[in-house]
Amino acid sequence: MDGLTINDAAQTTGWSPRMLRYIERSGLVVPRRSASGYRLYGPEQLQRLRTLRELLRSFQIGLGDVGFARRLRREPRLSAAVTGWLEADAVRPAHVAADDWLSFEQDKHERLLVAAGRVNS
Amino acid sequence: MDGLTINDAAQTTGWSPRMLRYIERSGLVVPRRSASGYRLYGPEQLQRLRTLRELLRSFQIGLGDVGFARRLRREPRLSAAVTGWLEADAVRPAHVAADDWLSFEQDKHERLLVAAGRVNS
DNA sequence: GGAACATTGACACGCATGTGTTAGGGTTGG
DNA sequence: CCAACCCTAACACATGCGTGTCAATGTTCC
Repeated sequence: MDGLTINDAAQTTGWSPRMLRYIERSGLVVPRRSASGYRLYGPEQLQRLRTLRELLRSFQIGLGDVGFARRLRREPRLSAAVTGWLEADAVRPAHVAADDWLSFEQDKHERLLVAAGRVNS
Repeated sequence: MDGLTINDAAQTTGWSPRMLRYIERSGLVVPRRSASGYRLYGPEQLQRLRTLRELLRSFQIGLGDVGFARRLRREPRLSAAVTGWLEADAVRPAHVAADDWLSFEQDKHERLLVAAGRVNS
């Protein structure tokens, strides 16, 4: 009963029907289905779609970026590995001698990848 | 003096010289330059390049993803906006009545976007 | 000074993303 | 029952990413 069908949802959110299906396939906004398989968008989802539009526009990012951000929140090991890699940019700790820097870095990276539990060869 | 030139760096890191230039342009690993403009890769950078390779491979992500993760750490407003959007997926707080859920969500989104300080129309 | 390397810039190609459109076939509602 | 909607699948096209390669030119070093 309640829930807009795809064309109406498109109308009120500014997306095209085509894009609503695409966004659904990307997993970002997945509407429920009617008995006969029609997509039904509830009010929260309409709001989410509008906000998503604004998000992408105002930060010039893509759906893939939002998807990746979601992966980061859901996969702590991914998050830890990426964060660790990025932090290797940080300033060298004062208590680490210059000659030890490399092995320090190497160890840190190894710890991170091990912590990330890579199963691959 | 110390620092490998691009071909040697490529050799020991598993990247191609082409990709090292590409990675530099993406801002992820930027070597210093010799007086005459040659790229010089230091030990930390070589290590970072190896680790980057491992990172991309073991999590099936791309350079763009790592770049986006970096943006997330550097742009708190982006981070807040994305996080906020993703959290709208979370379970509805028990103290918020169902009828208020939409306006709650809407307010939250507005607060987040305002906090994100979008200058755009 | 010449072989072996570096630089930037460009052409190119395959694959993924974002988006429209069309085709063939169900569903709904007056 | 028929117009107006929905569904999936597919063709199509622009753009961007990852990557190789080639051209024109400068640098290093024996």
